Amino acid sequence: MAKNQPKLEADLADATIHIRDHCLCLHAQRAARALARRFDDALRPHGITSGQFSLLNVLNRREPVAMGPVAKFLAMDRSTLTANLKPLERQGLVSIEVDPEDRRSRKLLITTEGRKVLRAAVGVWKHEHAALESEIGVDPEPLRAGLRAIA
Amino acid sequence: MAKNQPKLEADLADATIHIRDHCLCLHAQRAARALARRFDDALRPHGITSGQFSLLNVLNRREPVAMGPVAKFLAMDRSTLTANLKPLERQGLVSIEVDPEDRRSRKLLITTEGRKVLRAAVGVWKHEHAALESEIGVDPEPLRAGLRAIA
DNA sequence: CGGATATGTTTTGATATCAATATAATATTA
DNA sequence: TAATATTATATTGATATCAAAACATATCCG
Repeated sequence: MAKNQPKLEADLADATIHIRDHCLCLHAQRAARALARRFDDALRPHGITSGQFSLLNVLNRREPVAMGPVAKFLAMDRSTLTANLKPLERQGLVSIEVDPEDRRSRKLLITTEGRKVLRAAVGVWKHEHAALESEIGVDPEPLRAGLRAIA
Repeated sequence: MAKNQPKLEADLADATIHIRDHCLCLHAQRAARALARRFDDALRPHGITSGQFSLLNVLNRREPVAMGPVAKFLAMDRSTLTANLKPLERQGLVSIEVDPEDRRSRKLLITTEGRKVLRAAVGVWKHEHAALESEIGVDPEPLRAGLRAIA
């Protein structure tokens, strides 16, 4: 009985080492944090974060979009999208309007000012993303494919 | 002059479509969110989140570790680690002690109770991670390699 | 020894994230 | 048409995330 505990501990130690090395959830969180920090830094001069850049980018369409599809595309909870829109609306980069066709729904639009910020930020993205791809030293395509398969 | 604006708009539209499809930061955030939700769900019966699981897992060592190396391993800001330890400490799963060798430093330790929760959670992880790898339908190795190269 | 510098952690304030719940409006159906 | 169900978003409360600044302790060097 008392002899059993050390064996369980050793098994657990083996498992945790395996998990540290192989857990895709852990590896994805680490990469996501590192990339967010990197692009946050690069975009800081333009007053937006990496997440806000992605959101502005998605909203840059001819026709306004509702929240549901945007949240789904970003693989994000709808309530998170609600929260994320607030600073952008406050800065005047997006506008949120009740859909007259269905008054439960909101139409999301990038503003002229938002497009101006986005245009400048795209320049930063191009530079930074090219640097990233060259730095990682692996073919980015299978990586993108894997990430797409997960989300 | 007036003719210039439509061209800029069209160029921006092309760029934003390219970014939606290719941005590794965006793809990583989406995958990270989807995986966190999935493992949060699976681990909920054990009272911990996916991030807390990863942290407990890292702390499951014979010798206590300082915060710096843990934050670095998790690719996370030190202040984020400080915040993440609080709920775990409150639940009695980890303990934080001043390092007598260097009183600026803290030693992090998983408790017996923490190890008990971890042991149960590892079972969930094995089941869920195997399901994930079979679902994504791509070789997980290049994906892991890419994520490792980023973080 | 003692001031300047470096290192390790915490605090603060802003944004991000989710689940659960609430609110509002549309759609269905009895 | 009225009650019920469904859909779309917002609110609340907890955790997560980071940068900047504050704090505490240690080290360096004059």
